[in-house]
Amino acid sequence: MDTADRTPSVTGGGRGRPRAGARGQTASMADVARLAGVSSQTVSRVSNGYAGVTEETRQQVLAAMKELGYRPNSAARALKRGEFRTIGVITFSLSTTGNVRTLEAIANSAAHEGYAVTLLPVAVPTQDEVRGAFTRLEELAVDAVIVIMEVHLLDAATIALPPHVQVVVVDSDAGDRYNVVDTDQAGGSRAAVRHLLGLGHGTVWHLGGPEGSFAAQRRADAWHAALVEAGRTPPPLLRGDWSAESGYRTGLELAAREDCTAVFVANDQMALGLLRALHERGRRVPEDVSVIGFDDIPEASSFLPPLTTLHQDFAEVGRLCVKNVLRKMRHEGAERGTTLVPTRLVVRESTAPPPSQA
Amino acid sequence: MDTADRTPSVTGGGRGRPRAGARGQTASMADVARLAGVSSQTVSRVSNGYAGVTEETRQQVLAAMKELGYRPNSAARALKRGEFRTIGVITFSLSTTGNVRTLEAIANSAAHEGYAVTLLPVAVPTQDEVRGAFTRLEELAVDAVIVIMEVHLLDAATIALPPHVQVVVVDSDAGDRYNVVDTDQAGGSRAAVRHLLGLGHGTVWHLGGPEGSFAAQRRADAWHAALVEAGRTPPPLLRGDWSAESGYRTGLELAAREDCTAVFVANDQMALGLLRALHERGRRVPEDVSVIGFDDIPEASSFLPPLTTLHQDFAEVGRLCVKNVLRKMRHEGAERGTTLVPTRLVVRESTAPPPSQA
DNA sequence: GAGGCCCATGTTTGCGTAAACATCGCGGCG
DNA sequence: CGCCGCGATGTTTACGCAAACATGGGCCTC
Repeated sequence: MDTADRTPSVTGGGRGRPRAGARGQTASMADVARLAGVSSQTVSRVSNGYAGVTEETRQQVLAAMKELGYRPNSAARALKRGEFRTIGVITFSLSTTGNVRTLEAIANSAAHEGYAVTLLPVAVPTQDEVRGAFTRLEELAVDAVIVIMEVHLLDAATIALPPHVQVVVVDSDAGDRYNVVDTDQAGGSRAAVRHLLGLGHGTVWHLGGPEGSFAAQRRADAWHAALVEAGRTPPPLLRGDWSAESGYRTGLELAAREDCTAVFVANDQMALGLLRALHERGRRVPEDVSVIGFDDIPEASSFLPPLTTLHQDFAEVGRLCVKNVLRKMRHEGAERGTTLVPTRLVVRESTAPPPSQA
Repeated sequence: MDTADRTPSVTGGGRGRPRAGARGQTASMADVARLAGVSSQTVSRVSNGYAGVTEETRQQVLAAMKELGYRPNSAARALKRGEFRTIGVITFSLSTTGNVRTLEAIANSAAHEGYAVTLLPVAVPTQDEVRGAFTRLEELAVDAVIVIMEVHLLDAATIALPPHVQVVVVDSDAGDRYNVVDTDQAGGSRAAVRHLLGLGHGTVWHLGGPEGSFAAQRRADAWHAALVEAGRTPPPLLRGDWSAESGYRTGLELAAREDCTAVFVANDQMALGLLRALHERGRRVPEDVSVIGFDDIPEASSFLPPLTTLHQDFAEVGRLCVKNVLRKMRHEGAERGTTLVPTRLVVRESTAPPPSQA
């Protein structure tokens, strides 16, 4: 009778509850409970799939939920449980294939694990901007963060991160301080150089990425090492900014050098530009010059000629990021260290033996 | 005295508060309030920048916040305020340039407005998948949703959406039921056709996108209409799936037709494949065949030859999406209707007058 | 047949915040 | 000189959910 007495005045529909912030009414557990004739705790149990609820009761509750269009309120749930089931992804621009593909893989993996992904774009990759993003992130509802970005930009910002937010990094060499997941840049570059040397080229030129990029650095280093290891003389390192345009500019220079018969380009976009430059200058690919890229973007097979390149398994990178960050959250180890995802050489039509100089 | 009595046992530091869900301690308002010697409400006022707090008190509170590393708990805040300050973006794959660029613009605009963006990837564009995404979304902490996707896939799912969640759609013709923001597909296509006719071509072929796509449909319709309007006979419509590979396949067919001197391709990727096919078959671009694309992806200027195409202003589309959805949330109108963002013709080297057939 | 035990369910409580309301003290004005 | 008003601050309460604890009834065991 206590219940009967309280029902109408405290929680009853008659009151026309105020509902401060939100516009649209949303049924709460209490509403469902009342309709189903059970306690709100029982509704909670059904909602969370706990055992110990009679099938009959469960059906009643489910029916009531359906009738009222009940949706659990995630804010309340997060408040109570102390976790948001959300992963933040902080990245500098979505203009590079790699970042996008990785992000997509992360989002898919996270969804699969029941986590949502909140995106934090950083317009300009300066420390200030990154710090700004992290500041926003702190106030945000995330349990963990994945950083797709060279980590040195993040160092100053890290201080501000709440201590319990776990971080996993892509594209960095900070394996000693963070948990890093990355493509095996070095292995891929070695494979590229060996492929070209194996075709008979005397040496291999390299068009690398921009200075700040860890991936670019790593690819350039491995290229250099592979040549030295094979007893060849590495030509001077050329640099682009990942864009097709920069590949074109470099290609114009390179086309003028008769002694250049093989180029390893640090990504497919630049390779595209390079192909255009070579074509314009009358240097045939692969007859006069062999070109190999990195990434294996979907368009690579439609380049002129179809591009030999190193396939990156972005999906795997994303998957591992999520896996690692969740493991860290659950304190199952893997606090630091680097996980490498292997690449795969895809041979198409842009590489061939060098022109016979006999 | 009641207060004095309760303080040590209820909120005092001595107890070592349990902190159920979360790992890392986070200072709460109460902690800050105690340290600063004020009430938690005053902390709230400082935290939210309300007037009516003495500068002196404010400084004390700020100092206490800093010392404790206080971060407002967004779950509690969301629960109290009834809003999450988060926008959900649901999209089918991030593999097309347009989607990615739009997403990026949305994220930037949202960040600018103080909103976070939660990503909801849909692996396969089936109704079931979309409905699944929406179900996840419902339980998610979002105030509004932007759908980057043909809307008919979403129809069945909409029912499940909580009524107060606003929706804005990209790439759809559902302007009568939703608020739609989109590139002016028709205007762009007309510009493409007119550009080619203006160069002297008798008619223009069209390689369109896949059946399900509204953008593809719209571009094809406008292409057809522009030709009819100019008194030309439209050739049969060809279809690809947006991929360079499909452009290549179509290109092989088209290369065999002597009467084809101009092709309007519905996106740049397919144009890339088409260029390769024409090249392989010895049809020169633009001397023998003119090709015009759509999108103006960054690589388009590095195609062989650099591609004439229609520039889409994705940044503007994203900005408008956010603007509209926020306006809807604030009930400032704009419930329905379509907003079109104009395109811009970028003339490069893939278009020229037709070969003289005299 | 009585005691205990366990299963299904109900009740209480508090997560951190902020709106609403309460209080308190001080200055100005009649 | 007393009262009013207002500005600064404190107190209470509820947001929706779920852990912890409470209850109560049926069944098993000896």
